[in-house]
Amino acid sequence: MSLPTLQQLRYFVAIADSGSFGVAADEQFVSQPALSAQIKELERKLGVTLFERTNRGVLLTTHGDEVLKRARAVLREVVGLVEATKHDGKHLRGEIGLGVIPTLAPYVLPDVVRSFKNSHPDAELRIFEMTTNKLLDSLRRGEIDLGLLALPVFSDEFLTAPIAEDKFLLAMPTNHELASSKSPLKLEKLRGERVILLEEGHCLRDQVAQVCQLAFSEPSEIQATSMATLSQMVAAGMGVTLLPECAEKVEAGSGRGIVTRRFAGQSPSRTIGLIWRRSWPFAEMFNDIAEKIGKNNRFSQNVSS
Amino acid sequence: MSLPTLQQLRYFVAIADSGSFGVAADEQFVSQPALSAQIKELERKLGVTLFERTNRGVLLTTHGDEVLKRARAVLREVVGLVEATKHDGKHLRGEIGLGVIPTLAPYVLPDVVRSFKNSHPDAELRIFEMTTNKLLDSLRRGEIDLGLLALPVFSDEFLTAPIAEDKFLLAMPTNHELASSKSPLKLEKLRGERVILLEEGHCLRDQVAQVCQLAFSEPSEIQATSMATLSQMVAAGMGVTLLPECAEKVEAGSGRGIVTRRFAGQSPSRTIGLIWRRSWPFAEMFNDIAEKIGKNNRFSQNVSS
DNA sequence: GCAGTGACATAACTAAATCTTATGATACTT
DNA sequence: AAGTATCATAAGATTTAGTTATGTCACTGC
Repeated sequence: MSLPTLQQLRYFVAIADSGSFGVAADEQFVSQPALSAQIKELERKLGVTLFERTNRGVLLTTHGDEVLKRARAVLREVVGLVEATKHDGKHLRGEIGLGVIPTLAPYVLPDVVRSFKNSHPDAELRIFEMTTNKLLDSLRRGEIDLGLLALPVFSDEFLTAPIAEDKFLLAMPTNHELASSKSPLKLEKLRGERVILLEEGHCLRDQVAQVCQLAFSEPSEIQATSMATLSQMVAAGMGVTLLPECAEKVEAGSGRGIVTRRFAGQSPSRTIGLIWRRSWPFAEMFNDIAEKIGKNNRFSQNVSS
Repeated sequence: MSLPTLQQLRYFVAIADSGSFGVAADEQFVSQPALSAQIKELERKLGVTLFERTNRGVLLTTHGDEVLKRARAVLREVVGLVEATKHDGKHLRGEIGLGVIPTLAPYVLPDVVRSFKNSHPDAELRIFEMTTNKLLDSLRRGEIDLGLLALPVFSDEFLTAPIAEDKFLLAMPTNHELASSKSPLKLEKLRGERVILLEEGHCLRDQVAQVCQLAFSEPSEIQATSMATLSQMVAAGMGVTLLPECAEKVEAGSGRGIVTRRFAGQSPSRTIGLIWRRSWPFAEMFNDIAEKIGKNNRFSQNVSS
């Protein structure tokens, strides 16, 4: 009746961590007024002001500081409770939150879900699509339990297991000069090509940009907000791009106006993998999942971690 | 998104403690289906069955056992958080839940609230009326912070402070044979009188019953569900009762068909007092409150603890 | 053995809490 | 001094939680 809600504590911690209502709202997938209201309510219940609001964000008050410590403790306990019950040592059960990055979700999810349901029939997958940064935050907060993303991730809060190497292919419009041959392409041939990238925030953008730098190709001014738009831009002749192999069937299928060509030798690629909180007991369970997904997957290649 | 809510944990603990959805629903002031739904949701999220439902109530499963321990830990943390912020060492602030027993609430609340607001202007009182047992449960769970009831309470989870002695008066219809005189009455005169009691669950019932036993008066078959009904029954000539002095003005005011008479010598009485969780820091704060209320009260008498 | 009782589940509906969009206020920035 | 970023407020929509009424099932007691 008079206790704060867990959600209020979650919101409070998110705001305290980010120093901003707006950023926290984004992380929590709600609007900023929703946070304003909940924090106001929390402050009313406790009778203290938790944040000092400025026009550059917020600062914790002395009380806020104390409450933050305790709120973290509460949330830790709750995550612990959930972690202790959502598995039996070998299999997951109950509601399992899976976060997937947007450049992977549309292409590998069907296979992943099938494989997952197969080995964990008592679990109920709940899938969220978000960029790597948000995914790690959500994971940290216990809002999701598992992430599917591009490795490596440098943080000792988490453990990871590689699933597969996802090679990059050159994707170009049908009438492109490099489209005539099907043979493996030397990376240097990229030089001078205008490569369209995804917008900021996608890890794939950074990976592709890095390859481009190696090959002295110039990234295009234009940015795409999703892989789907990106491939349509390529088809429209606005430039070329590096397409992950897992997306090839969907984005460069016949009749889409796009031709792909593999790279010769050590092809550029990204490593797809699973990630979970280190605090989760029974890491083998996840290694198992990663292995099974790798085996069951049509885009599966040899893993070279 | 995927965490249980505090309410679900509260409900779960309440059911586990009472061994019954129905009883817990009562304690939590919600209907039984509300609990069924929330527990079902909690079980779904966790993927485990928490209770073994029988037709004589419920038993905890192995998982339930584990979750119970952790849920208690979570709730303890939350209560700790709230306790740490809802005062500044000298004064209360924020939302303060006050539980009051029904035989006290209508008569002393105005004075108590005024006195309380006076000494704790930053606190926002939220008042709940409930019988002693429920009050203690609510207090234990941190749903309220303070209780106003009849002492003594035997439990070392709590601390108490007496406020005032509330003498019992004999209340009878105007035409009763004992109504002719106003002088103090010997307790023995009660012998043979038919005394109407409140229904089960009110501590006042037990206190009055005990006095009756001493005086060899016979409790009536009839039970009243509240003091208001009780005094109307008395006025209607269905019997007499022992009325707490604090209720005299309201229930036996002029024109209500009821006459009261004090008892001679050591009058039977109840001790009105405050109660709070022992874990609350700064007990002096509450002793202060008790003292101030005692002083400010029109029903105030000497306290004899 | 069969109505009666007590306990939890289910269903349909209602009430309340929460969130969203749109807009306002305020203090820096340029 | 206009522009921008940040949080607050308001009105309306949505979602969640709760209520009452009823169902199911296993014991209880004649």
